[in-house]
Amino acid sequence: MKIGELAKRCDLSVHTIRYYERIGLLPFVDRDRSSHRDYDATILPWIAFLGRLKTTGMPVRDMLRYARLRQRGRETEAERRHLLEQHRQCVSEHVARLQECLLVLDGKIAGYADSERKDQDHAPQAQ
Amino acid sequence: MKIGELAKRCDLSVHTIRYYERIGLLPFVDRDRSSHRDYDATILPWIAFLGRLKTTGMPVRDMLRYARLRQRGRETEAERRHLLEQHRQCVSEHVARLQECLLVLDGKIAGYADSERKDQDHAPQAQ
DNA sequence: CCTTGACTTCGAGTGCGCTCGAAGTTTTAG
DNA sequence: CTAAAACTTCGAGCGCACTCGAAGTCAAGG
Repeated sequence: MKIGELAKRCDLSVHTIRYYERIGLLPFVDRDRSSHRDYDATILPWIAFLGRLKTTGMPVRDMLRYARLRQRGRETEAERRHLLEQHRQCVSEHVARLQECLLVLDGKIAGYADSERKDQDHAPQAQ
Repeated sequence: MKIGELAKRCDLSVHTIRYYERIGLLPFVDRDRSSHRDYDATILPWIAFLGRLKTTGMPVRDMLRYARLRQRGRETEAERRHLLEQHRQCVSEHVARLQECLLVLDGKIAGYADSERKDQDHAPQAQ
């Protein structure tokens, strides 16, 4: 699979894929005879997982730590697990904060709704 | 209350407070005779609410829209409500995505845990 | 044959949200 | 009275994560 095809499949731009390779998030991949990148489908789940890390707010530098451990093979599994456990904790704390904020937003919205209802009560002349 | 005191109370830096004023998130506040900003405690809940918007990922430009509506007074309440309702929707979608990601993370972590257990089963010689 | 378009490298540019430093004035504690 | 701390304005700088454009190579379709 060439880079354009991969870009479509994983919903990143070609520029971004090359950028990820440059910084080390994606491995240096084999090239065909015209030095075009030729990807194997096994890259897809890895990119999808990077997407999850990104969605959950992991900074690129931490993804990079994880990616480098992964490339060193099975001996780094314990460390990778630890990293993910810590990140899991951060994410779940963040979710909790967001849920608090949702309550505040709901309160605010309800306040505006009340206010609107009162307007109608106090000025019913324009029926 | 002077800016340094306010900074402590709302956990922003003095620089950030002035920046927020500059861009319009905070109102231009009255100065004392030596042109130092002199804040009223009523600014605190507003800053706290801005913090909620920020926590939930609202871009500054949208906070600005809200702030400007607020300054125009009660006539803009319907529009503000609409804005918050839309934002509420975005946030709750984001929470849903995060919760999906948490499941993926849990799966990954469980995988590492399994792998660790298998290591012990297959190489129990070092008891 | 030749155009089209996908690929290559490289370095520069962008947008966001601060963050900082310089240079100067004012306030406050000892 | 003095020294340190807190305030002022202004514009520049930073870290992040891309994003883009220039200039060139290569391969396939008409």
